[in-house]
Amino acid sequence: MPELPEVETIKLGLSKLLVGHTIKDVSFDTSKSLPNALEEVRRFLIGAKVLEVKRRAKVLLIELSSKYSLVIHLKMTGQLVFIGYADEAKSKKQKAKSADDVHFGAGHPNESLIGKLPDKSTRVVFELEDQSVKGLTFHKKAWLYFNDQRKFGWMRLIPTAEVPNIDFIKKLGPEPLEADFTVKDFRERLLHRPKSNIKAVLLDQTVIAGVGNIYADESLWGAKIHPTTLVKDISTVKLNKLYEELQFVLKLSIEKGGSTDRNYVDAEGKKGSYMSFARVFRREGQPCPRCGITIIKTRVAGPGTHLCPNCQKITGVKP
DNA sequence: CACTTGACCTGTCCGC
DNA sequence: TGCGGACAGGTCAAGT
Repeated sequence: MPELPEVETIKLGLSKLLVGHTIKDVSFDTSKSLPNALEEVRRFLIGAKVLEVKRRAKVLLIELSSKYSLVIHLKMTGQLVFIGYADEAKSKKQKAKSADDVHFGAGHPNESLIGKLPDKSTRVVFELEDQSVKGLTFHKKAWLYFNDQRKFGWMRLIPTAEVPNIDFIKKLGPEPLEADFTVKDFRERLLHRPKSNIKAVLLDQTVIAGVGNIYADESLWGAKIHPTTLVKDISTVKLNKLYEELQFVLKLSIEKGGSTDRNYVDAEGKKGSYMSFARVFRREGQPCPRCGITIIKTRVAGPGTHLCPNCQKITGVKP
């Protein structure tokens, strides 16, 4: 499930790979995947050049020369995978492979498959061309796949100037890794919801943007806070610690290319390695790396929640 | 207001 | 081996 570090990793990848490409064509499985009118897609998507790739919370923003942006939420199982060829020779070599070898990260099948789906989870295929390299007798071709097994993800073509006014974007809280987001801001935002449990508040995108189940559990373990503790019952010292721990796990995960819990991959189709650094997430039954007591899994605010029952004690009042 | 539940989907895993 | 059900959890809407 792509959270802030996973979406950031994809953003970094697409910034290198995708920017500068022109979108030559697009195909999608159902209108649900790209619900804009076809007329709009033809005018503002096809023929447009990718200028920049940005991230806000768990949302990717691909800014186009048509002054439209592709706004993409990957939700639980979404992937954005870029496949490109460095030159024509390599392209020919790849084409020689049998169709059975075709899968993400292993090169694109061949042009004749464009418009068909290279994977049953593929919802949208972008056909790309890089015309920026002068003096070549051919243009570099590439493809961008939007895959989404569970179809919860979405993609919209929206005028770039309108993006900040999208309801979902407008309601988002601050970015936890922005330089101007201080520990004081963090405490104040959390304390807007004094009677809620801390895990639910961390997951609330209108309080802090970008945190999901993995990094909520990991940061609460780091700060030794039980996930059901009410925000008003957490001491300032512990809230300060939580701020540090949240930034620590988010930054560490970006460094490790994100967490591949199930099917997350980056823009090149590669898995992230944060899961091997995780202290509690998906480690129920294993010893806590701090005290050795067995980590348990329970349910808080909906999702599965992992914690150390020894390090993260339930407290009713501020210590 | 705080919280829970259900809906949206499909692939995987577990117990029988 | 097959089969039903639980589970994965981001977000929104509706209900308690």
